[in-house]
Amino acid sequence: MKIRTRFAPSPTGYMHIGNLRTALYEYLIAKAKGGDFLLRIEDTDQKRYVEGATDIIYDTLKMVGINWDEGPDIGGDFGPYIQSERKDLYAPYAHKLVELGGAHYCFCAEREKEYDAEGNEVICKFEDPCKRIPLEEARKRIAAGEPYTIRQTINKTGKSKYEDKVYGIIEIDYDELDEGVLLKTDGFPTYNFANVIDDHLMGITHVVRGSEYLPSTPKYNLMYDTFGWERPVYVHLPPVMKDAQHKLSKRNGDASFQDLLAKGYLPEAIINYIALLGWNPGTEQEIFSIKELEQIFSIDRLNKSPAIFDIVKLTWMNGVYIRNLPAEEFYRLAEPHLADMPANVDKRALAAALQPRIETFGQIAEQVAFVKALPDYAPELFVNKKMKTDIEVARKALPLIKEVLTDQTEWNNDALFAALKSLAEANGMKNGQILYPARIAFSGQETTPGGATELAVVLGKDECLRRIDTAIAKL
RNA sequence: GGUCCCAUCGUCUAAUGGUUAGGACAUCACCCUUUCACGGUGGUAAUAUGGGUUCGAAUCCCGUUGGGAUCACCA
Repeated sequence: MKIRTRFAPSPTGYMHIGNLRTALYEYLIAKAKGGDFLLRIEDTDQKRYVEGATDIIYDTLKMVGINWDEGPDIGGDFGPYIQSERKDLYAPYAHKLVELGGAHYCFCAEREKEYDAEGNEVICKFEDPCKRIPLEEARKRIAAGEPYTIRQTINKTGKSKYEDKVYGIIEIDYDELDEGVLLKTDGFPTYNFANVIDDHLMGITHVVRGSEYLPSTPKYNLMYDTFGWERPVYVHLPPVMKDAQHKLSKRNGDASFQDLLAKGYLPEAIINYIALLGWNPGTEQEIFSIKELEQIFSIDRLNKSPAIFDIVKLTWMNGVYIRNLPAEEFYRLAEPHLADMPANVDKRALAAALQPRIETFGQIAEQVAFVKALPDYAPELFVNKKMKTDIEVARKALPLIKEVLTDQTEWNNDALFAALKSLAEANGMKNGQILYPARIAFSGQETTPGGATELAVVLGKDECLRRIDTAIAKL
């Protein structure tokens, strides 16, 4: 049978990394077996709807290469793919479930949470009295216009059992299960209900979702069973954590896909990194394109313990992707970050120096700050033990360098390097004793995108000579 | 609190009863070098804990500890 999976986000704001990973795995589970991946928007909670959130979902998935075979925008044989447009479809199933004995009408007021003296939530089991209202009487009250919900009916004896593809056999007492609302007063289904109906109607074979649903899955199974529908294969995923204690959330600065993009991470690197957060290929390869992942992904190599999102490793991986970029492509991506460079600066030369030295595009700004304005640096910068330079050496070297550069006509890296190298030789100095002071004089920075001669090319002759004068004045 | 789940270097993970417990990131050292990077070589670093089972346990079982999830007319 053809595998069908779905990504079913609710449009409530930004796409966070855990969400994206779920979508990725859903996509890969289907694609690895030549199946279909569909997109369904779950907007049954009208109160939480955020304008523009669906576009973020579309854009994000497209950008990382997760393409859906069916969805709200492209349609398909099982539409509509937006739950609010499916609204009228759910109620008949809910009433049907009442008839089959899997649910009942409930007239209780909305439950409010209770808190004890210390402000902790009081957990008490809810026993629905409406369960005992005879069906005929309930129907009369509904006909009379009384507001109602439809609640799942659960026979509280015995144990439920099912197999999850990553967690194995899960057994839970039916007594633990809550008789949750299926159809709300406003006529909308709850997530629990809409999910079951839609997944069945859309022919979803593998339900892939976060492990927080592990304990409530028996409730879904009960519905499948009562309707006489085949249960799907369950694949529950462990959470992505911010640290050992906290799940990654979109609150307070936790990485969202959009945030990472803004900081200069590449979509390919992000997707590669999160694919490995909870899954591994069983080989030592770590760099994968999404196309490669489609070939080799398998459910059995999914991990069941939570994984902490490590921005440091992502950053490293992003650096790998940046270094692998063709020079043209790198320049295209780096250029916007070089927008405020002086007009005479050779941006291509600068970009070439930058490519092996940055891990995110966001790092460009600080690396090139010196080009626009020489920082006010301390003379101590000229001291470097390894290069055997100090202030004395700089005092001797800088005037010599100035002399050579003033006469220099061919202003490119090789020519400049040759000139300075022979200057060192002529004076019985080490290369570093000439080049290190030159680099500091040009940049005023301890670390720079390139060596002295590369900086010289970027800055141009006049500016270099000016900066050497500044340096000499400092000493 | 009840229930469910999880537990290998700091982090992501490999090892599905027999390995000097492997790799990657990070970190440290060295090499290369025109600084910083890149690249190369090497090092530090882990089976939470106590009991079993077994010739043999990271691996199977039980307890403990620690962590997470869940118990909404949110998804």
